[in-house]
Amino acid sequence: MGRQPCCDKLGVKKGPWTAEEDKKLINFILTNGQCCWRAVPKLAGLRRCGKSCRLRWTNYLRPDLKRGLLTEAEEQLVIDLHARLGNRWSKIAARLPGRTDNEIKNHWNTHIKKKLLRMGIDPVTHEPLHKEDQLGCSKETNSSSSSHDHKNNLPDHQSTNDHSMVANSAGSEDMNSSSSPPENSSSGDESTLLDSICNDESLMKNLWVDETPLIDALWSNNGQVVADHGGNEINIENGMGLQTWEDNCAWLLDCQDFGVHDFGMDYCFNDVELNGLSTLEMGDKLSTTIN
DNA sequence: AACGTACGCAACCGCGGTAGG
DNA sequence: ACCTACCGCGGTTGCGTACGT
Repeated sequence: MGRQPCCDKLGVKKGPWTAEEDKKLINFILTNGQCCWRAVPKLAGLRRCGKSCRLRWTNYLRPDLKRGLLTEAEEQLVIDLHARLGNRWSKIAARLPGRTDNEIKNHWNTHIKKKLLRMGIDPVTHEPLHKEDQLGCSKETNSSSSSHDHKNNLPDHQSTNDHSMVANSAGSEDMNSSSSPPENSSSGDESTLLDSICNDESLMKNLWVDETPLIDALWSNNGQVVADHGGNEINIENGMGLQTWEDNCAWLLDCQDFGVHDFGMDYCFNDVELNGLSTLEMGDKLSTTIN
């Protein structure tokens, strides 16, 4: 009954990926596209489980990924989206082209959280910390704390100079929920929050109509869109003027350290390098190559 | 220079929803 | 209808490295 197990846990390698493994996985995906992750390890000659392969590809190897720190604009967008969506990292990531949920989650936990705390803003509720203190209902601000508790022990009273309310300035004042995120709210009034959010037509439209126009609108200005193997759209350049393919190509050049030309990526990217990394040309090139 | 601590990030774990058999 | 694997997601862990003493 049921399906075959995805992998026989025995003999499955764990831990950091080697360049050789990356090479195999990239080669396989570029050749065959993303299909059945269960079959990928076997077909690609990897001693990994499909889950691990998917993770490695989506979080690290995908050519449409941006590398490096989030820009100010991206960070602001993350804060705004987190105020609306809570810890729905995949939803947030869907609105930041070239960023993964894991990357955003990590950046949130290591940078943005602290930044907000320093500004006197509760990263969970996106409300001023002192407000909660006054109400005597101060929640554990680290309620969603990671295992690295020592990382989150910034003093709550720190720096109240900037009370510009990042989240609110990013447009959450049109939420009659007082910008409490729907997730991770330990106050127990989640249903009320949800109701208020659901009653906000414009917000709901923004949030749930496909992959909302929040970013799409930004992209649509200059955005070049091509299709990936699965027919999904990849944005070559977004409207925020953020780097994309130039950086990716730089990164991909680094791949040559382990022989990118050996496993077939050159057919995909070399022309672009030679053509001065024109993003428009890259879009054309990719769309034809991939299709 | 050596050591201890803090930090950042890649990867793993476990759960819930979905779908194949 | 039920069982079980697959998939995707959010939470957590652990390693490598930067930084401070």
